[in-house]
Amino acid sequence: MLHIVPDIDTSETLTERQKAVLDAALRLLVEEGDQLTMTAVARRASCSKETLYKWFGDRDGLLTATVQWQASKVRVAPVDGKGLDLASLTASLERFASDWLKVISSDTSIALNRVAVGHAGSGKDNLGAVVLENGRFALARRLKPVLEAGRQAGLLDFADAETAFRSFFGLVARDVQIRLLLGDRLELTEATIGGDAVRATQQFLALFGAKTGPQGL
Amino acid sequence: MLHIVPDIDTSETLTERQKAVLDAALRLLVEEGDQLTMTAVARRASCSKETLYKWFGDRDGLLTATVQWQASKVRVAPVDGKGLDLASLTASLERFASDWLKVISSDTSIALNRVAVGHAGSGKDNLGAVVLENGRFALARRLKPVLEAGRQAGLLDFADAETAFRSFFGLVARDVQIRLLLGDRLELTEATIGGDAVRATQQFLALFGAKTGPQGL
DNA sequence: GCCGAACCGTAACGTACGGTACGGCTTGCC
DNA sequence: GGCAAGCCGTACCGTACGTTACGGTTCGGC
Repeated sequence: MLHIVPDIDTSETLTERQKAVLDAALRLLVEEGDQLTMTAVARRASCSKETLYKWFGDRDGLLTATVQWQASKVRVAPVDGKGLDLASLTASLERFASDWLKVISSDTSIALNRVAVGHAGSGKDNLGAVVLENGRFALARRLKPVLEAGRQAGLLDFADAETAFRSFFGLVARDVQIRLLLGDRLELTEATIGGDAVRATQQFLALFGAKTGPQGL
Repeated sequence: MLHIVPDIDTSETLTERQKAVLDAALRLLVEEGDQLTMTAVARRASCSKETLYKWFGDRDGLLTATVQWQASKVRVAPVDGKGLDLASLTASLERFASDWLKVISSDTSIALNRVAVGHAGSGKDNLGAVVLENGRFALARRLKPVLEAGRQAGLLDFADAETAFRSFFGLVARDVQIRLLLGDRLELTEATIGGDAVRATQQFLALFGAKTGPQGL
């Protein structure tokens, strides 16, 4: 189990120039995979290697900063659980599903997950933890209040929000992420994602929708 | 899309000595992650680097051979779809779910997927394709006949076996694989896996079980 | 205008590792 | 026994890359 909540405000302590350097590193990571070399980053960012080392310590520090920098950018506005009816709950779930599919199928996410997976093998740093915390666990934190609200409103029926969330996660992601990480060319168009989001939501509601009407009346 | 069926019979063309060398490489891969160096493999296997290069060409060749060697070992006996009733279908699905969870949570699978994911980034070889082909796609090939048989017997109701399979896959795996690959310490005991297999199977049947009795009577 | 800090560009250093070469040992064949 | 093939162990080579060092330039403060 890892439930570390890393510094959220890394974006605060970075100068504009540093952000620009990290953006360059990010682009390079997406383009070239893990062969990201310090020289390449320096050249791409038009900065000196000396500066990279001064700012980020070493290569792993740069990688970590890059991942956290990206993580700080993808934070999505949470959905409010007020005035919940079946239609709005459905819409929220579809929105979450759609957003999540877009995230995990993006070039950036794939590149970041690849490098994090690679580093998790040689447990030098906790890149994997950072990615997990800002990906799967962040999603759970945002979605669970919605699920709880759905239960309060008598629309959903489950014993444990975590378990319900994991089933939703599975129904949405299915084999998409592992296939993409392993290099499968999976074309996820806007339409495909929309359809999958609707399907996953319907399946989730079929499994966890309250059998009775609202409030068990 | 990748639907390459690589040589199945790699195990045939390998001498016992070569299998022993690949086993050594496999153990090293599990223990040390991707820093698997040629020198380390040679030392562990008590063979010379010259021999490694003669047999496997280069480092990527060794890696590919190792992955294929492992893949050739995990091939599981397919379930026959004869005399299918709800009980035996349920048992088959639970068996598939349990087997799959055991596979993806094994040290070997995690190590192999990590190196394959890493290599998929720098698309030099098709390790990712090999892993996918012997993992997720092999599972689909073995499970789909069962699903089709279930449909023929009037126990299941779905339009597309591929879609049904992917939902089953999602319900079984959920977030397990990505969490493990990213280094999350997820304790999957025998009991946990068994419970998850039952749960996933029940959920799948709830979604795809035929509403009417057998044969639509 | 002067000074120091920060930073750019580049050169240099050290090492790890993929790949190659070679001497010596075993083994099977004549 | 002689010989060739296959293989082990080790030394060696070349390169890529992380890391450090340094001269030159810009810029804010005085």
